[in-house]
Amino acid sequence: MPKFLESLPMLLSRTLDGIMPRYRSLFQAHGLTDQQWRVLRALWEQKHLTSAEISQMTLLPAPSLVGILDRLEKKGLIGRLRSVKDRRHVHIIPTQAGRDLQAHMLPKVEQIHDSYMQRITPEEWDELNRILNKMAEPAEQRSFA
Amino acid sequence: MPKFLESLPMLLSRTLDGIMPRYRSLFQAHGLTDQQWRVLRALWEQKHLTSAEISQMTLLPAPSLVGILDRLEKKGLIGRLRSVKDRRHVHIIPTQAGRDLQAHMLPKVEQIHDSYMQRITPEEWDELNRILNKMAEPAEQRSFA
DNA sequence: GTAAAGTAATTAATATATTAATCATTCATA
DNA sequence: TATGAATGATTAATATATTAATTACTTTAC
Repeated sequence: MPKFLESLPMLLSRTLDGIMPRYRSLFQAHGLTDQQWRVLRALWEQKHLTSAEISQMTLLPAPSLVGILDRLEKKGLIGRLRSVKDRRHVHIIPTQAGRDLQAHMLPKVEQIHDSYMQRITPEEWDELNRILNKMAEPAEQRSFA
Repeated sequence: MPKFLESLPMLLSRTLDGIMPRYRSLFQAHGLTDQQWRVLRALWEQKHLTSAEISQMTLLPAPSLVGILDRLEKKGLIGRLRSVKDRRHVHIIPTQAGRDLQAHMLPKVEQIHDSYMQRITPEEWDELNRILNKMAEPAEQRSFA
């Protein structure tokens, strides 16, 4: 077992590869990709978000988002609305069909998530978050113990 | 802060997004993508690996690997060798240039990795591995406590 | 008020991911 | 030993990632 497989990037990639298929088969059953679901999910509690806000929340790069939004729009799940106050901004709004799909899928997505949470204790979940956040933290902002 | 951002997939994606840029700027300085480096890295201790073996080690999907290997070959960093014993297999072999690049880059890659390891204790690293491996474990093979 | 600097979304070009299908080769078995 | 199942690499079609450039619009400084 070479050290390569034990590196931080490989550990994280392996974990993602391990958990995503269960989510993905649900998404596929509703004709969505991972990324398309992420956008719908981000719009869950919101009336509207700008493209930039969605990009920041979902971690989807802005150029990718253009196509993702195109396809969600074509499916009738979202609408684009050019802002009147600042015509550079585009507000993304879920349609009724989009909201219906969210409402239908969210419980199932949470069910999958819960099934993963049951594999560990709440304390382990906190630990996981604490450790990974230390890793992702930008170097400059890190405290020097 | 919506719950969405606190989900397991988003936690992992956020962490990867946080750590990869430092690696990536090194890769870019040598004209490589993340995936191309992964392949070279996998070949580090090996004389040769088949395409399928590389796919399994690196988690790179076999169809993607075809193009990645094409480009590494074009750069003169690897060679393809059809197996004589079983002509379905293709052995991937690093060229001398490939080995030189590996030797040059590996210390720098390890340096970045070490800098991340210094953010946590060895015990936290073990914890992280233990917890994430429980997540990635296939459902069938899981023990029932 | 206008030119320069800045910003949000998009386009362009190339690389990779995902799923299904194909192609060549090998294996298994009647 | 011919034939169908299995296997490894590849191709095909579509979706996304990455970086740089562009476009439309706003703001700032003069």
